[in-house]
Amino acid sequence: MRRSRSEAAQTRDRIVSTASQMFLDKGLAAVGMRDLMAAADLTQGGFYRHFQSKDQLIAEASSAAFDRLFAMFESETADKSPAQAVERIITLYLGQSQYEGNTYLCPLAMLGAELTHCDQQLREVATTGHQRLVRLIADRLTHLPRPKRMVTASAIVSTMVGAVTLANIAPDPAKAKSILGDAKKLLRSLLTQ
Amino acid sequence: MRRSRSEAAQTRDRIVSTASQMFLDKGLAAVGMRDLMAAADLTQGGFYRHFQSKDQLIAEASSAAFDRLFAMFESETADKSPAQAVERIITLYLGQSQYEGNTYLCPLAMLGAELTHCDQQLREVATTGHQRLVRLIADRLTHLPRPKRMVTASAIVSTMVGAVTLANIAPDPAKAKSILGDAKKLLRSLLTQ
DNA sequence: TGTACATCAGTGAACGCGCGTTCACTGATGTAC
DNA sequence: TGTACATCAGTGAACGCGCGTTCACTGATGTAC
Repeated sequence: MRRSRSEAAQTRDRIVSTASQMFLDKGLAAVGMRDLMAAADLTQGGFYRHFQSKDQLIAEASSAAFDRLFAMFESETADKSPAQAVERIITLYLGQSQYEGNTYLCPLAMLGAELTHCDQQLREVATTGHQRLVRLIADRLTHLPRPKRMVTASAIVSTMVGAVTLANIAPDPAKAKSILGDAKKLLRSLLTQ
Repeated sequence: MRRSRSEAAQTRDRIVSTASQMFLDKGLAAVGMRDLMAAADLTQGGFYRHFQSKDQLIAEASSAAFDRLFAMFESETADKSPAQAVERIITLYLGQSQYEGNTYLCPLAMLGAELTHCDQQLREVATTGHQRLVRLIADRLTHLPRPKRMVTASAIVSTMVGAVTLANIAPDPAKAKSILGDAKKLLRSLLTQ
């Protein structure tokens, strides 16, 4: 049942995007190859025509998740002033796991400590994603003197990642919302001072 | 080879404290029962005389980690003013994984997203630990009006957890230090304004 | 206090299971002429 | 363009492995009298 080149490429993309969602939702370890391939309407064995290993897929899926996230940030802030753009990015980031089925999730917040114990390839993806996120924000902190921008952006990212992580752990949506709201209040004070 | 009651109690404590360290260092999934028991100078089978399951141990070990952390915070800040105490807690929290072999690690930062996909018992431990940490700090933000204290403390905790998580992911110690330093700068500005 | 027996902490082999991965196979696609 | 053959995307059973857990066993501790 060989497929045409374009069908095969589509299949590969489908595996990556399915994996991307599942890994971010459930964590890396909790997603098995059978579940994953079934979710992409395939069977286990076919996987290894496209990828060398689960670890390689994890790295690609995480990289794709970052790309999707940044593309969304770009399009959501295209017509905004720097200050408005930062505000919007913060709102979107903090709200990422508040409505179910959201496909714009950040590996840093959703995988967290799993990124500490992983192979080098994924770690590089995570590090690059982190740097991109810091820079995205730093570039828009135009009300601050240049040398302060990276420092402040780095702290903003830490706050956002921590808040989303803790909101995900929170047992009820109300508690989650208050954690995110508290973080947002702090971050807003940085933008208006 | 039955042991006396006190010996058995010591063994149980040894398992919990060994587990506590290993889980925080390597993550919950990466620590196997055989490794864990061997590290406590025991063999696998003996485990189930003391605990019902790995999950139960994880919950107890995490709870013990929080207790140890808070006891350390208390003793480190006993003779300090509220403002100095907050500053000290922030410094200790942010530095937790900077020197190797530190036994005062926070499950929120070290396990992160693993706490999102776990059983209810551990989730309760994590939630309680989070609340304790927020309150510990809120109680010492005496320069702020009462209603603002919980909100600010919550944001401080989010920043600390995010910064430690991201510092752990960072590929080199220099990058880690700068992430932590940037977070600290932001948090200090909250205390002196 | 001394004796006989029950209890149970700890051992280490074994169990069942699910994981990531491999492999023989199928048949449509791609290629050579 | 048509034919013969090689390629390979996808299937699903099977493999090996390590996991959490169980269990028969040992022998020192605890208990009853």
